[in-house]
Amino acid sequence: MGKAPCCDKANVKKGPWSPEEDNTLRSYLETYGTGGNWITLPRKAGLKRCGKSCRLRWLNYLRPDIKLGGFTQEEDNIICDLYKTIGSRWSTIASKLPGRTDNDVKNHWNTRLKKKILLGAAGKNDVKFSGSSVLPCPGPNRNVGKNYLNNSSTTTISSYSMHDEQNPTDYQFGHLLGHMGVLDFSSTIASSSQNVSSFSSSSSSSSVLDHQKWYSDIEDDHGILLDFGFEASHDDVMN
DNA sequence: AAACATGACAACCGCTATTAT
DNA sequence: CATAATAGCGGTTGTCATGTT
Repeated sequence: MGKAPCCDKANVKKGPWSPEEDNTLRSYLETYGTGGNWITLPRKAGLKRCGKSCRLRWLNYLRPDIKLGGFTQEEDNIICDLYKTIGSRWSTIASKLPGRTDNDVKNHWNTRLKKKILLGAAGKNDVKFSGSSVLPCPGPNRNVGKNYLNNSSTTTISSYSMHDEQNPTDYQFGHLLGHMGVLDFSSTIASSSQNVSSFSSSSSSSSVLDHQKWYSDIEDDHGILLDFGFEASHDDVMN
C-alpha cells in the first residue's frame, strides 16, 4: 500500500501566481510550515494549486531569505567556474550562492552567462585548425569525427575552431569547457554566427598537448566516447 | 503606430531517488 | 521486500516586457 493520492490535476490552477495566492501561501507557511508534506499543503491552505507548484513558488520566490535582482560579477565567476567543473548541476551551484535558487541560476546561465561566454573575444590564433566538430547527439546524421593528426606526439594549440550544423548543446558545451579546463586551457568562446562557434585558448602562452592523449582523455574521463574530433590537414596544425 | 523579434524570468513537465506504508 | 507517494532536480515552455524594423 502506498500513500494517499496526489493533487487532483484536473482541479488545480496553473499559470502565474496572483498576489492573493502568494499572500495565502506565505501566511500559511509562516504560521504552520510545510508540515513535511507539500502535496496536502494547498488544500489545507485553501489554494487550488498543485503541491509541486506551491513548493516551487515558495522556494523560488516567496521564502524570506531569497535574493532577488542582478547577479554580481563574483557570482557570475562562481557559476562559470562550477559549470566548467560539474556541468548543469544547478542545485549544487545554487547552494554555493546564498539566497540564490537553482531556477534563478539556471535562468541566469541560459539567458546571460552562456551568451556572454559565447560572445567573448577569441584568443590568439598563432596555430589554428578547423573542421567539423562531432557532437554526442544520437541520430542518423551523427558525424563521427576523424582525427587526421599525424602520429607526432605533441603539437601546439592556442585555438580551436568548431563548425557544425547546430550550436553545441549545454551538455556538449559543458563537456568541452570541462575538457579545456582539464587541459588547463583558459578558454574563451566566440560565436560569429548562429551556426559557427569558435573555441579558443586565451592563455598567454600556447599550450603543448598530446593530441592523441587529448582525444583519449575525452573518452576515458566519462566512460564514453564523446565523438569529439576534428578534421584538419597536417599543415594546419603543425608549426 | 503596428508587427515582429528578442530577452528575461516564472512556471510546468517528466524523470529519478527517497521514503512511507 | 514491494509498491506507490513524495521530494527534488534539470530541461523545457509560456508569458510578458522591451527593443527593433
